[in-house]
Amino acid sequence: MSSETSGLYERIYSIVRQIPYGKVASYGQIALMVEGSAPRIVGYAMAAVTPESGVPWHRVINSRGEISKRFGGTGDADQKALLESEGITFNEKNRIDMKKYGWIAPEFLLQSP
DNA sequence: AGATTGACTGCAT
DNA sequence: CATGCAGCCAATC
Repeated sequence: MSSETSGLYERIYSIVRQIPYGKVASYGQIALMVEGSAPRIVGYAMAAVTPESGVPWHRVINSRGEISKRFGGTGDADQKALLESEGITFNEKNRIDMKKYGWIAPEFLLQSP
């Protein structure tokens, strides 16, 4: 990673940090809040995130309300455990009820270029 | 500089 | 509701 980012990652992390406890947001939702980004970029930013950044990446899931599986990783299991520890429940299909836990971002959080 | 990939999404089948 | 295809943009090879 370059010595200095274009700020895109920081913006994404900033949004993810706004997700309150017990709520979840989708990659596309975040991508819509960050101008100049795309669902792929959000996913890439989450892959590059580190525990030290203090970003609750486990609260970021795909539009289906399910945890995305990554390359040969077992992180998906940890993510599920973290979400359950926050009071979020999964249904039989291992999916989250977005109607109940879906995070609605306030307007003032939206970026206006 | 061009091609490939990736923790995705939405619509069509 | 599951599967397939196209669109999306940055990072990596």
